[in-house]
Amino acid sequence: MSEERESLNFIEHIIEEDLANGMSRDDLRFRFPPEPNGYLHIGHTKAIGISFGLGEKYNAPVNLRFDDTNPTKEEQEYVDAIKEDVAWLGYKWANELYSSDYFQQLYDWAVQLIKEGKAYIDSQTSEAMAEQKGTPTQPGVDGPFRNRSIEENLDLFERMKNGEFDEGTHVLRAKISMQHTNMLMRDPIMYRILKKHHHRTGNDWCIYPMYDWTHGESDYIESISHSLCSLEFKPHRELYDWFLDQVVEPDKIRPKQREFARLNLSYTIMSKRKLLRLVDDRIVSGWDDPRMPTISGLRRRGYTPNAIKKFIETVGVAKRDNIIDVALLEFCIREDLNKIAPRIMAVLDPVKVIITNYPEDKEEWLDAENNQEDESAGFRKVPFSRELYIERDDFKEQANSKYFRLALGQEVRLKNAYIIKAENVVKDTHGTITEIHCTYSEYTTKRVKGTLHWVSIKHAIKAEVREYDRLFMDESPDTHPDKDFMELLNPESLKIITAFVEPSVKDAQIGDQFQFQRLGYFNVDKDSTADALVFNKTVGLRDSWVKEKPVENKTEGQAQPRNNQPQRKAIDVIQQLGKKYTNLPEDKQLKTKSEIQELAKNVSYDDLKPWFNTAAKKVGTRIATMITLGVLLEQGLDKNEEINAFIASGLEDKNELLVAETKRISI
RNA sequence: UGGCCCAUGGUGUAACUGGCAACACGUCUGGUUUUGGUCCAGAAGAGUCUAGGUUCGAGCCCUAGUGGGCCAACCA
Repeated sequence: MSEERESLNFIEHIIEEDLANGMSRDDLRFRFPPEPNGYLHIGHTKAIGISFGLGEKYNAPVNLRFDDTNPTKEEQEYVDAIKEDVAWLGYKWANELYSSDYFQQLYDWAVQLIKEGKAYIDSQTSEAMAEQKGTPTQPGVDGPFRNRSIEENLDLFERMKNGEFDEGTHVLRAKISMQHTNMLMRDPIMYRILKKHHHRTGNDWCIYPMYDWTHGESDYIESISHSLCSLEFKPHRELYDWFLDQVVEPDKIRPKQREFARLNLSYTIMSKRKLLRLVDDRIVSGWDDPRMPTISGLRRRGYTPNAIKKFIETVGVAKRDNIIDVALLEFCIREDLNKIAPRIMAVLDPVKVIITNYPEDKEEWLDAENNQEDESAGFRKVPFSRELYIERDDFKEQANSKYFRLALGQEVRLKNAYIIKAENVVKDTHGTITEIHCTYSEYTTKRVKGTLHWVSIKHAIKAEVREYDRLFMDESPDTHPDKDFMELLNPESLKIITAFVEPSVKDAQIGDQFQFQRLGYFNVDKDSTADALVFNKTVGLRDSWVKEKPVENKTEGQAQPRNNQPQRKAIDVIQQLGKKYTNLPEDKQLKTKSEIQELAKNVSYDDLKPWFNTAAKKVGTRIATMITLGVLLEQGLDKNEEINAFIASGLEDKNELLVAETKRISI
């Protein structure tokens, strides 16, 4: 037995410690407690993965508990969607439970607290109460109802319950301390009057318990051993424990709340409220729009449970704020799909190829391997004929030696078929190529540099393809305090294309997944019908082929730097510095790579000096310099020695960068 | 003039009771390949926010600072 020590996250360390201190494995119990007020997103998947993952690891039960204490926001629709999503991910909950199941018990305990003088009815307006509450830096003051008699409290509470009072007239508060350094401990509200229909308890209750009063007690009722939640609940822990102290019996499991950092994904948002706004404002087609970070959106987009689980596993669990690169998510889905998705050929942006030495009425059905990663996947037949489509991108009249695709006078292989050579082209009046005339040869073992995908025009099926890009142009759209996330939307996040696909997919079913060879992974959308296929692009193939930049009117042959690593690195440094050293209002900061890149596009080299002067006045020399540098680097002008020196010094010592920058750079 | 939490390559996480800072993504090279994919081989990139302290030895412990986050809903 090899004693390979597996690396544990901090929660697992806590559990191991508890176990070592005498807790029985049988006492381990977890829960996932969503509020049914929206759809689950990739961020919830982390919470789900942690609790259910622990359940699997320790063979312990995990409850699915709907935290449904606020009937104004919660709906059955969401309960159903959440159950579907958790089940789809492949997790099995031990019990389906609801906080509302515990309303009576919670009420009884509240009465007990009143009797013990630990809770009282406050009959002020919420404004008055807020005023007495103080601020994080100032203690609160006691309100006028704080010392009501127990009898009066009991009477009022019962009448609240019986519906004798209007909403907002009374609340039940725990009597802790208005001077507590933790604001949550300043006599927190336990119950409010809400005359709303509840999706499960109907009109049984006129008062509803608050989160803090409900959550810990629900954990206690369910004998949850470890109650895991995200970091923003850390300040609640003290109150969680206080409420528990009031009811806990020594022989029962006392739940522990522990907090982990929630997941943030770059270029998207992770707040139910904001996601709801995208839905309500019709920015997206619904909660399951394939651009949404919701589980249902990812599912529709073609993400698999395995890929999502792998992602969550890879991301890890810790307590520091994070923004995870969406590239990691994409890696996970590619890795999974590469193994399981059958390959087919589809052309998204067609240009016609005519094989001039291929007989006009001939057609052949050639063998094509379905998946070279999976031998059991077998072969299919694809039709070949005289007239084909290839990608417009795959042909160039003239090409340099780095271009592996079709060019005049050059040969490429057609995947699963023959080698062709481009002889000449036909153009329309605008100079756009309409036909490429080629000759073919059957000598298929010949070595050629490139292989293209294609479809036979007369056999191809038309299909709608929906290509998605990130929803936001900003890496972290919902962290700007003075900028609305809606301003950062990517206007081109959806592109609808008419594509031509090989006929073997004509009977594809909703949800079927394919690799369109050389393009990416696609699945059949639910909008598909028998005679009109609709595909979603799940993710593109990894593409190390760097497309040449459109030729600028610079000196011909000024090669792009072979290695752009230093540039990227420097841009990252600049980015960091921008964040770190800027005290400017948010809207004057230009600190993200995408912003710098955007600028790089719009500012020409010659414009830089005047631009710099203006920018320096506006945002300060330091920032302007950093941006200018970023622009220069982005444009690939690494020949500039000063910049190189600057980069070198910056890389050596990030802290010296600021000092160095103003001295060295003169434009 | 508060309380609490956090700080390790570009990103995310490891590093046991102090003992050569590791893994994944990303980036770059090369090889194989009827996908510029996959796969294989390799490389660059941090000396752990700063300053002190304890120690033979500190990413880890202590103190102070700096930076970031959370906390003032009859939301969860």
